[in-house]
Parts: sequence; C-alpha cells; structure tokens
Amino acid sequence: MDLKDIQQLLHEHKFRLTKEREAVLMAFVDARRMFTPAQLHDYVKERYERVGLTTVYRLLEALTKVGLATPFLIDGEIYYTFCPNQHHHHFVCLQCHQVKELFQCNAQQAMDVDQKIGTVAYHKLDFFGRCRSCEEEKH
Amino acid sequence: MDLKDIQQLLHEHKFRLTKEREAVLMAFVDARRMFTPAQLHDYVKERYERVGLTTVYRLLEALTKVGLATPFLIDGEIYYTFCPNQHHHHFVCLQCHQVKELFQCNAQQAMDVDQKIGTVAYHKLDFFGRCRSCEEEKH
DNA sequence: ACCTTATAGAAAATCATTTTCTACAACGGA
DNA sequence: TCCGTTGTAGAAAATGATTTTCTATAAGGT
Ligand SMILES: [Zn+2]
Ligand SMILES: [Zn+2]
Ligand SMILES: [Zn+2]
Ligand SMILES: [Zn+2]
Repeated sequence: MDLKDIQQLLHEHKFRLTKEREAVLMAFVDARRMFTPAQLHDYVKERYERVGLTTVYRLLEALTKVGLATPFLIDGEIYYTFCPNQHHHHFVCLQCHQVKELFQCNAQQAMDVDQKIGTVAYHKLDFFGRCRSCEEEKH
Repeated sequence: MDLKDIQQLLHEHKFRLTKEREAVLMAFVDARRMFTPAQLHDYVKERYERVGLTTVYRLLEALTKVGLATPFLIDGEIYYTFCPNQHHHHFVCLQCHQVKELFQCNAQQAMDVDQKIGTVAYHKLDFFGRCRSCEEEKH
C-alpha cells in the first residue's frame, strides 16, 4: 500500500490528494501511531508544513470513509490510526442497537500478541452486524 | 450481577446509588442495548421517571469507571452498553500511542457468532497495552 | 440526631467538530 | 495547453455535545 494506491483509492471516492493532504498523509502514515485530530495537526505542523486544522479533519474523514483509517475510543478520546489492512465481544446490532454478550474468547491469541508485541493489558473482540430478530423483521 | 452487587461496586468507588441513578440504571440494565447519553435520557424519561441529563452523563461515567459499562464508537457516535462481564487487531500502546498491525484473526469465532446470534458484518479484535519499547524505556 | 461528603438539577461555560464562504487548485475534456 | 467543472484550503462563525459551576438536598457514617 503505497502513495499511488492511496491516491487511487481516494480518487475512486472522488477525493483529491492535494499537496496539503499529502503532507498530512505522509506524517500520518509514517508515524505508525494514533492521533486525535488536534494531535495530528500539531504533529504535521512541526515536521512538515503548516496546514489548517479543518484539512486534518477532512482527510481523517476521507480516509475513514475509504477504509484507510480506524478510529479508537480510548478514555473518551477518539484516536485515528492509519490502517491499510481492512478487517476488523459483544455482538452489536447496528439496526436495533441491541447488545448481546458473547462469552467465547480466544485467550491464546492474546498470549501470542503478548509475547510478540508487548504486554497486553486487555483486548477487545467485538462483532457488529444485524441480530436475528432484525433480520426476520424486514426482508 | 444484581442490583446489590452493582451498588457495592459503585460504593467501593465512593459512588452513591441514589433513586435517580437507580432509575437510570434499571432502564439501562433492562434494555440490553446501547445508548448515547441523550438516547438513554429519553428512554428513562419515557419509561421510568424524569431525571436530569447531567445525571445520565454522571452515571455512565461512573459505570464506565467501575467497569460496568462499555463505550462503542460507531459512525462517530459514542454508545454505551451495560456490561457486567468485564473483558473485553491492532496492538495499541497506551503509552506512546504506537499501533502495530496484527494479522492473526480467529475467523472461526466470527462464524460461530454468525450462526448463533445474527449476521456478522464485521468484527473488531483489538489489543491494548504497552509496547516492548515502552516497557524497556521505563521500569 | 449530627456531621461530612456526594449528588441532583438547572444554567452557564467550554471546546471539539461542523458548517459556511471565497479564492484557488486539481481534473477531464477539447 | 486552455477552459469549464468540481473539489479543496483555510479562516471564521456556528453548532451542539459534554463539562463545569453552584446551591439545595440527600446519603452514609458516627
Ligand atoms: Zn476476548
Ligand atoms: Zn437488531
Ligand atoms: Zn509504547
Ligand atoms: Zn480478526
């Protein structure tokens, strides 16, 4: 996933990759970390060039829409991270908002991550979709 | 996990379970779905008694702090669900904010959920903790 | 009962995010 | 390359969710 691919993907959604957006994008991709919009704005301002905060918001929105950014909710703050590999315990029904608890959990994988990457304090495994009753309801 | 347990858990954190909070809590627990604060406020107002929106915010904050509520970020909105069972592909370092992609995924479990609960459009499996370099850095 | 501490609720304040608006830049076609 | 069309940059204003402030009140411990 290089700059050309990103540009094309954005282009398919009628987003243009301007020099300002490219500056933000480069910072965002290279950093390999998550930012709040304001944090990313500061980060770009320091290392690349001065761009408007609105531009940062719009790029993050665009990237999220095309599946290249993922937002994380941590301690009430929304952080974004560049995330070229789309995919991603609860079952949350996106239609009726119902939540069911699912008690299965692959703890082994958590241990794998723990050994390979760092120390895992906790992990999240959530499923989003449509519950059975919503499915039956409509079609 | 009944009302007494919840009350005790709140109590351990010096939160009091007043009649207003109890009304919100009952609605929240019984609904088995997720709400934005405003949605929960409306919901309680209809079915139980009139309480202040501030009270709803404070209860959600308290429940989240003691681990009884989980926030979901969906389409830019923050939804809360009552979640008595604590636990819950990215590895996110909570200290330096670094994000590493982890390509392992237990797709089998997604299929299990798909069969038992509803249709899974996508799921999220995220790991949060401290990355190796942050660990080495401090202690 | 009395004292200490937390809460309810309304109202005001805050501040992240969105919208608006104008000049300008990117794209596609001629 | 030139031009018309469409999306964008950025500042400024608006929005609106969330937080803070403040006073009376209620909960909990002694
Ligand atoms: Zn799990
Ligand atoms: Zn449903
Ligand atoms: Zn780290
Ligand atoms: Zn997965």
